[in-house]
Amino acid sequence: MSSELTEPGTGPTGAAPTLSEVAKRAGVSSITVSRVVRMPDLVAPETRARVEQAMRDLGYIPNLVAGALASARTNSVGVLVPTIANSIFADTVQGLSDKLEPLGFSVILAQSRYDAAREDRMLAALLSRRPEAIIMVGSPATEDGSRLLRNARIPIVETWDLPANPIDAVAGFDNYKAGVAVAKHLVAQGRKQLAFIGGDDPRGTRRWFGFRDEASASGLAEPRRLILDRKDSGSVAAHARLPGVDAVFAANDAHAIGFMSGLRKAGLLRDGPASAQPVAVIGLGDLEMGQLISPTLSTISVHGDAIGRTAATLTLERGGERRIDLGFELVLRDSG
Amino acid sequence: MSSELTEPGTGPTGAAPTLSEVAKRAGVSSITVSRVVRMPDLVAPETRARVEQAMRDLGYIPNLVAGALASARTNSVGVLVPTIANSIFADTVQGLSDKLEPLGFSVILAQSRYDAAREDRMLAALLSRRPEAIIMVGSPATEDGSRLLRNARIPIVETWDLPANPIDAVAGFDNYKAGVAVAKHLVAQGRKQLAFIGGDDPRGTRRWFGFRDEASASGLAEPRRLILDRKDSGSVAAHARLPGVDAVFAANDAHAIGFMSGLRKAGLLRDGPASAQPVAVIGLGDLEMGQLISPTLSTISVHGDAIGRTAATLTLERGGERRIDLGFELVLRDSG
DNA sequence: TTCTTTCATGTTAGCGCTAACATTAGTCGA
DNA sequence: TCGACTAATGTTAGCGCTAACATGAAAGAA
Repeated sequence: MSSELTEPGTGPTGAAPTLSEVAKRAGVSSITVSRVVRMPDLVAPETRARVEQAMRDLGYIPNLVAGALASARTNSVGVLVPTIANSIFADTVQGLSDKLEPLGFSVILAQSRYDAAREDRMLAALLSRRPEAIIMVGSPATEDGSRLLRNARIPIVETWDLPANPIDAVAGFDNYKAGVAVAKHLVAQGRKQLAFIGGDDPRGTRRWFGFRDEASASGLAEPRRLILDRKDSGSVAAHARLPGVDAVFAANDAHAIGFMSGLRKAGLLRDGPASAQPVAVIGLGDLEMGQLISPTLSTISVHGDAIGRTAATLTLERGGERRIDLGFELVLRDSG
Repeated sequence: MSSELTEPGTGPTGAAPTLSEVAKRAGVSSITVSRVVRMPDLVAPETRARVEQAMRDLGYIPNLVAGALASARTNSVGVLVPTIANSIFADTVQGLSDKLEPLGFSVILAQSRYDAAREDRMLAALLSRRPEAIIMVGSPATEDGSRLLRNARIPIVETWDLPANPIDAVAGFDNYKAGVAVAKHLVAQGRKQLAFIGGDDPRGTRRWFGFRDEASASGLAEPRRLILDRKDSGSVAAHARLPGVDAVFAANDAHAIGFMSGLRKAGLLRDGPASAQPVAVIGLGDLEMGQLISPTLSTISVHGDAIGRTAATLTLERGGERRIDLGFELVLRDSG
């Protein structure tokens, strides 16, 4: 034996080296190599050193695919989000990764693009990789998807909402109450003509219901609801379609900022405090950006990363409380 | 004692059903079931129907872990990004997923958090899952990481930059030239005191070099460089640390908008066109938000999703051009 | 008819690893 | 002194699936 690099059968020559090749080189059985990788304390120091040297010599990288099949543990978690680009769900993915990766779990990421059929497909695709848990934003859109998850017999965490009949665990907040809180605030501010802009996904719709119900309960006319296409920063033009409105709840901050941009063009934005705004605007999400624009954006603050970290925890512990309400906070700044 | 396994037609009783259980129920051999799953055309229609019924009855979900071990194909791609939250890399992940998921590939996501040691660990973790390719933002920070990838013998795509000696394939743009373009523009506008704000990651640094070199070549004093912590929207306070500066290039739009927010507080922001701005600001990334604020943000536009889709393509095709420059575009609006 | 081809299905032998159970020395208390 | 234990390592038998080859029946081709 000579140098550490590029030996026959080593380096970038042929196929990746296997456990038993390392074992042969170190003069031990393969199970010993396996132990060095997974439970080094069980191996005598000298043997361990020999094996570690052999692994280095060969550039051995354990094959977790084989390990997973043999041990029935994949050390992976499936994550399903509607979309990751330009969305607050990225915070949730970040949060759960930060918790899971140091523990040796890998994140398998899939996107549904708010499409029920694709969601079902991605769910099946995820399950076929035998993850040890699934974390998803919201709940399955179809009964099929729901059954798939129920039958999977692994922890399932639904996030960003508090479904009445969760499959297993939940980490989210009450979207209905968020809508109520915004309406309450706007009513207290003396606003009369409310409107809601946002998508028609389940969570947005729940916000709308809370918003509408509270407005009606306060004796106001039923608010208008403008359903925007995702990625429709056409929220810029939304104002034109909402004549007479003096307060708007946008289902997310991006829409809120887009709407404010439309207001600015119409000369309906002041640099002063909320009371000076002809049209109050409240967002949801508390993007950092909201504090940087003028007027600063009032919003429902939600901790996307905390949702992710909590979901990760629920994934790891089977016992304990399985329904965690992380709440939200109405953060009042200058826009409304 | 007796059969502890899933009763025919029963719900989720025991362990997940296997290929051979489906085969038994359909009265065929397991390879036939395997064919129904993977190459249905090779199976006679009646047999296929019988097998499909059995799969439905048992709620069979193929085990891709076992399949991957047997076929030496995992149908997965490892993706390494510095961070996914609140970043334009999410666009890239979205782009590559959109291309890869319909083809049956899963995305295994890992984050380095701009930490070289963590990057190496995540690279090893990814490789141990035997992905069929790796797509990463930037290049490995260490020689170890680089060697790991070189020895992996799978397509490696480095993105968001155009490294001189790529490991394999590249999909990105020239960060140096982006800095040059911004400096050129500011000089042409008659700006004299330039400054650069941003992080000190490799790509940001390359932008800085281009910016600095071009400014010097134009006879200006060497620009100031302010290195900000990530997530430091302290860019708001950056202006105080840059007295006398009349033009700023921010390494990303978020910093640019934060900086503008600081300018606003200092009364140095006008609603008029670039020529009216006491301090010009140019960002990079072209976040949608940049068009919504006032003044609208001038920026270097980069197509993060196109980078992702291109990287996915490079992953699938081994032949052809392996170095794709997706370029950038200086988009001039009102901020500078 | 007899040979060849095609189609549909089956048999066999692993993929690279680990669980579960040996096995072999060495240690130790009474 | 001896069984009882511990520490270190090994043996065996798969995990659930697929590649590669084998088989048998039906349908032409000659």
